[in-house]
Amino acid sequence: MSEEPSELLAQRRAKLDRLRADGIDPFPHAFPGVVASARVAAEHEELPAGEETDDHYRVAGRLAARRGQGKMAFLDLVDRSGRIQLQARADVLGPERMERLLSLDLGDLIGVDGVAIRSRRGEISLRVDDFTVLAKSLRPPPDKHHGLADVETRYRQRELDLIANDEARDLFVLRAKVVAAVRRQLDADGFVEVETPVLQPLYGGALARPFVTHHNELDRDLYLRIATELYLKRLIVGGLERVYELGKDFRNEGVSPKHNPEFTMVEWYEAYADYADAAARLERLVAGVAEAIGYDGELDFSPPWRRVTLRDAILDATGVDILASRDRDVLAAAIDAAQPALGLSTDGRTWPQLVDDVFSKAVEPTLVQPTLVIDYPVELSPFAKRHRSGEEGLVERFEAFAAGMEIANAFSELNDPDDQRARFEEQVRYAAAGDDEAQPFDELFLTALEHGMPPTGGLGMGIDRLVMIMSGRRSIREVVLFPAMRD
RNA sequence: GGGCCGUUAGCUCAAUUGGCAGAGCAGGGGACUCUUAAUCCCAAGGUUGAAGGUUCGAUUCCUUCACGGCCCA
Repeated sequence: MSEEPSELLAQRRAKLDRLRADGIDPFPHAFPGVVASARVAAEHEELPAGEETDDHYRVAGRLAARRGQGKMAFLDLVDRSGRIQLQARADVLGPERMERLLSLDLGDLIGVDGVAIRSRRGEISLRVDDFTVLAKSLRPPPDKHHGLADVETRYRQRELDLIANDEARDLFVLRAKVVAAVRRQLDADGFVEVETPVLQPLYGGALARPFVTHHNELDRDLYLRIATELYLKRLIVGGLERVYELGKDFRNEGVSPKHNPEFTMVEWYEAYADYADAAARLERLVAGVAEAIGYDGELDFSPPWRRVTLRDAILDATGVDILASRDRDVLAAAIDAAQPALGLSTDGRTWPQLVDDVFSKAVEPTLVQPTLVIDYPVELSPFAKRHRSGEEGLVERFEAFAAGMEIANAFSELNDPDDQRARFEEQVRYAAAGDDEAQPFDELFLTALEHGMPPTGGLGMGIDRLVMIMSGRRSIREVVLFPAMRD
């Protein structure tokens, strides 16, 4: 951003110098007593056009537009709550301060003392009695009317997006409300919020490739966590009974409209519960979030959500019965025969990968309304407990989908340490066969399980995707303030 | 990794078959006491993403690269 138009910059610099020459601090330290500009309108809904009041307000924000240059002018001030029109009158301010106010640049931050009026054309405004320069802007802001449209600039310089586009401000306020609503409900349900290591000697709890970093003093590599699962379950072993963590996970994979290498996840674990309890809690939680933010879109989050087994979902969509094809080659042949139109390449894919492929391609995009897909094959689920039905090779697990996207993943948590050891050993075999997303063997976690973990229901939910769904955005980059970009 | 599309003034966008690179807003000068994409007059603003190539002449055609978007794997 160094090659700016020197003329535009020089003019703003000149105005900065002029302020200083006139003894005005262009960067004062504070401006106490500011109220949200939206309050002015909210408190004068009944004020007739053309009327003035004696109601004084102090507001502050960024100068966004200016109309008129003579003895009366109108300016727009933008703060977080919205936009308010300022009326500047030479007979109120005097010629000198009038000239100074009108010579400010769009983008300058100012504070204003004024009284509420409604203009003759009917807009609630503040008549400026006094104003203060709060920070001089030395660069031109985006277009006052078109805003900032360039996607790349919006992501790389989010501050400009927030300055220019009020939808961007609204979106990230909405995101904060989503996060707060999640915390509020889990807190109310008796969960303890905890913080576990981001830097981990061994990563785990999901099937993904990690970022690796290095601790100089300890002279050892550490991994950025891909999930919080294993640490949280050790806290369940420790007797905290209901725990959750909401924070960033990191996965070393490609970026896409649905993937950012760092993303926000909430995971919770509840002792003496199972995956059905997790499902009920998820339904209530998401419905509560939707209510808290005033969601009024196409999706119906009210419980209970539709439930379908993974087997039936795939069977209905493709005619392939994955549980009748537990052999890798048999399943590959069934997929090739049943769905040439899918264009799936089955070469070199393992059985669990094939199941995942066919589901992702044929089923997932169709899951628009909130849906719980239940009862997964054990091969896909190294931390889920075997199904109580006794059905061979099934675990108690569900994934939640909405808007064609996975938003949550939950199990009846595996607490039999011997079974868990066998699952780790299976993952090691997958890794040896070339699966670089396989789960590494975690002896310390096994030791914790050997001390005894109560039956536990656990769930992880992607916060970014939840915000996408709640806001109707189709790209994760829209809901992450500073998404990952190439240099 | 592959395919397609895009990159022009600070911002939003034009530019005919390959023929002097334009407008609005913003910025500068001026007029204006109810405007709200204010209006009016004047002047200014460009390494057309980068590097090569074809051509008398390239924003336009070709090649490579960078960044972004969408789709696919």
